[in-house]
Amino acid sequence: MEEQSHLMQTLGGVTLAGHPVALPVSHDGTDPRNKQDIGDILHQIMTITDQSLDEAQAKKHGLNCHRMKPALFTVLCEIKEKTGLSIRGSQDEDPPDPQLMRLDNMLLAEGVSGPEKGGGAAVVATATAAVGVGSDNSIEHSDYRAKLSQIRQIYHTELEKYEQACNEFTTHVMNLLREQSRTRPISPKEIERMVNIIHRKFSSIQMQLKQSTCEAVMILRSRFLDARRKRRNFSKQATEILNEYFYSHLSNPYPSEEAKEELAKKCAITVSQVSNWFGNKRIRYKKNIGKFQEEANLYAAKTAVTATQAVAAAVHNSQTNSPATPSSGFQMKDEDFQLDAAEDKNNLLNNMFTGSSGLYSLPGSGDMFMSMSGLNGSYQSTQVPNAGQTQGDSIRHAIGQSLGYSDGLRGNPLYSPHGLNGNGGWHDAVTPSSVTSPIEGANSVHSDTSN
DNA sequence: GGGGATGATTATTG
DNA sequence: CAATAATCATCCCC
Repeated sequence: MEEQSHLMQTLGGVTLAGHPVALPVSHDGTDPRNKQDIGDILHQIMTITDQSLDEAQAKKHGLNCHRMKPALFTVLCEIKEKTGLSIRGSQDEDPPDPQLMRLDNMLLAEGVSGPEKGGGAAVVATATAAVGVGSDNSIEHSDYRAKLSQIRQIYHTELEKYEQACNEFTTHVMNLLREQSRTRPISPKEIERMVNIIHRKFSSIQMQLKQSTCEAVMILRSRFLDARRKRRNFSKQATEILNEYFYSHLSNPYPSEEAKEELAKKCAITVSQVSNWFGNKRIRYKKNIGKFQEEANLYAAKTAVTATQAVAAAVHNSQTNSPATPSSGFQMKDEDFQLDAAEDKNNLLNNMFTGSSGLYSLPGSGDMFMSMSGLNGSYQSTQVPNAGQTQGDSIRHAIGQSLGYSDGLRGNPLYSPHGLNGNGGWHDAVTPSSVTSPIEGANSVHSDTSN
């Protein structure tokens, strides 16, 4: 007991921070050999953490068996107890990091973290909603999906790796500490604290992972989804098709949903792009009709030609190969048809630009035009694989319905903006849907073109 | 590079 | 909700 208190005294002046312990030479008559012993063992205890594992392992046994060890150990425990306060001070419960929370939320929202399938689907859904189209650009979406799932996979793999490493390391450290606690005073609380430190370190690494994952997702998003912001002009053919429809429906340039879908398909753009286009076109046309007059004339001519072609072809078909299948008569290969068309085109263009009115009581059928546009050779249909069938169907459809569209042209020299009312609006014109179902007499096709 | 053309977005309206 | 009007952002030609 006396020895212990003496030790306490001695140790009291010795830092526990692992400095080599320089025991003061005693002058009070205690056995110097004893002191040497204590100095040795103390030194060993204090430096045990500085040694390599093997080294420590080797010395541990000897240390544990040392006759002074239990006494020293108790002393160290007591000292430790006293310094415990300072440790407790730093033992604060860390509040949830707002940055981390933000990252977590974002990853969850992007479908990177969270449930496997549900997450992915959610992303696609939001992406779809953001673009504002249905399955139109499914190619882009699948690409986006693939890339996202790649990111997701990397993220999860890395996260798992980190977690595993963290657990392994924690277990290792805990074992080590427990083991060492036999040699040097380590309280369970300290172990816990150490575990916390380790977890914090690892979670900061995880945060880096989350951050870089977020960045990757952001880049991906900007590349794929926000690519829509990047304006790219439609192809010439698409613009042509849209313009042709527009000018052939100038009296009421409001394509129905079906018409939009068809136009979208023909132009290889989305329905909303068609809507945008018509929205822009209407407003810009209305704003500056003069500027568009030339364009209008051009498309009027085209439309007239194609309409005439349709009629000519129809007539031709009925005369020459009436018993044949209806569509076969409209094939581009038909040379007679092509000749007829060329002739009509010349006549039409001549008459048109000499301003002879009355000529344009032609059926300016939009649908007919659209059908024929795929036939007149200017569009070597690149995007309609089953053009043959489509054409045949459309033509039958067009011929059956052509009359209904003639209102936009009748009695007007070229395409004047007669469809606009006094207020500059189109809305007084025939409603779009009513235009598509007007059966007033099929023979008018012939009578109209007979001029 | 400037400026018009053009596709997309946004606010507003009915 | 679709259409309009204004505006933005980019393309593209000179």
